[in-house]
Amino acid sequence: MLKKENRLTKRKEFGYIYKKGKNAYSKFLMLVYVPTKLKKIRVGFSISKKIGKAHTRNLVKRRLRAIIFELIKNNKLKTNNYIFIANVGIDNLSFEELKNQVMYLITKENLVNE
RNA sequence: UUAGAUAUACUUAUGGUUGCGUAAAAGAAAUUUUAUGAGGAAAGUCCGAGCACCACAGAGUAAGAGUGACGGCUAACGGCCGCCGGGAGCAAUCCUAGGGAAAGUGCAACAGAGAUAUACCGCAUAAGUGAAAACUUAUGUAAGGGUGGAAAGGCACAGAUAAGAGCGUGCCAAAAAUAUAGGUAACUAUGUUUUUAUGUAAACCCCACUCGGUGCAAGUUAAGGGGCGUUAUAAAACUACUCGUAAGUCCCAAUACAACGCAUGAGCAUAUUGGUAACAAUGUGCCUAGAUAGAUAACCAUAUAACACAGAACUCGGCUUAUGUGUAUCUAAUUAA
RNA sequence: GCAGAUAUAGUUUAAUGGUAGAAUGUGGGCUUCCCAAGCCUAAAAUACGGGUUCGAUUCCCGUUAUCUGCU
Repeated sequence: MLKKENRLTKRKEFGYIYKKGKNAYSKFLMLVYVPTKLKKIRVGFSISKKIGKAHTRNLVKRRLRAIIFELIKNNKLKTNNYIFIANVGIDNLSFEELKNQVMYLITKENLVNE
């Protein structure tokens, strides 16, 4: 799982990234990212009430975090600020399908460390 | 066996790899170690409390809102337990906002002669017209007809009568009063007397009882402190000192998207006693989430029904709704012995 | 988290407890050489589940969905 220093917490930071960031889309996910001066990767997740009740939203968030954690651990992500935004229908995906969605977005934008 | 009713229990455990929140300890620090970490509904926010602020000397009335058989339980309740009445079901059992319609007002479509009193057809008498059949008018009549959710208690009988009717008699039903018996009480059973009054109060209303308002996004803590010494200046004043304001500079403490509120409580577990029960009393033991883009995960193995519904956000007591599996007891029907 | 409002044809909206009404859209027909406009006509709804009442869109209770406000 992600530690606190790898998470985006403040509302200002989210607003900054939404304004300045580049966007990438897949069917169930949207990625916004922006380069940082810090040497840490920081990630935020936005999952709205449209997706489901509290329980399902938590489940989606946890799975996304687990995926991102593995990537960070293996040093595969470039150091940027990321926000992942979930679309309707994401609650029906399994863990593997979610992982494919994330990898598709990252490879599309050339954010993978060689 | 099938269909149904009620009550109740659990709703994960162990191990491996990689990880998260909180607390404590160690360390100069990075960090490490240990402990601990969502529910039966955490949900809906429908009731009731604590707690905080606002209003108020204190209390009451009006308005408004809610509740409504009786007895008990509870901190309190619109909740729970017991019991009574009413309703549903073959039954087990379940449901029940269950005071007042004889204080007043409103409403009751369509149908029907007539809707809270009524004479359309019918029955009878009298008068008139007519050769007669019959018709018209007046009076009496609720037995018969059809309508409706409801037609003024119901059924039977004979008599009285011009024709008829609770007008009378017998049986039955309901309401009120009263007596006896049972029950703490609501009420029940039986007898006597009187009465037969449409329904609707989840329409207005009357009676009794309860309620000040807002919700932790409540609310509390502040927008600096100190030193240096230079310059300028409103006002005042004869002038000066002093004080204040603005600018400069240094140090400290912060920076609200923060901290507190915020986790020992009408607490949990267990045993005994009292009570039909809800529940209460006493003894013993325990301390058990506290986040703020918001912690329980990812991948596996074994057992298992645990693969369902579903994530604490100030805290409790209920109610309602969603949902997986098991157990016990009871009822009805069918089949077999 | 707390507080509040609403739900009626595909869409926008009416209806005092008594046969759910309009507009617009949709389908069919007429008109036209064809289309549009116009005329005629048909289908189509009280969010869901209970209760009160002779009778409920309306009154009461619960559920669901949508919307709004409060750092």
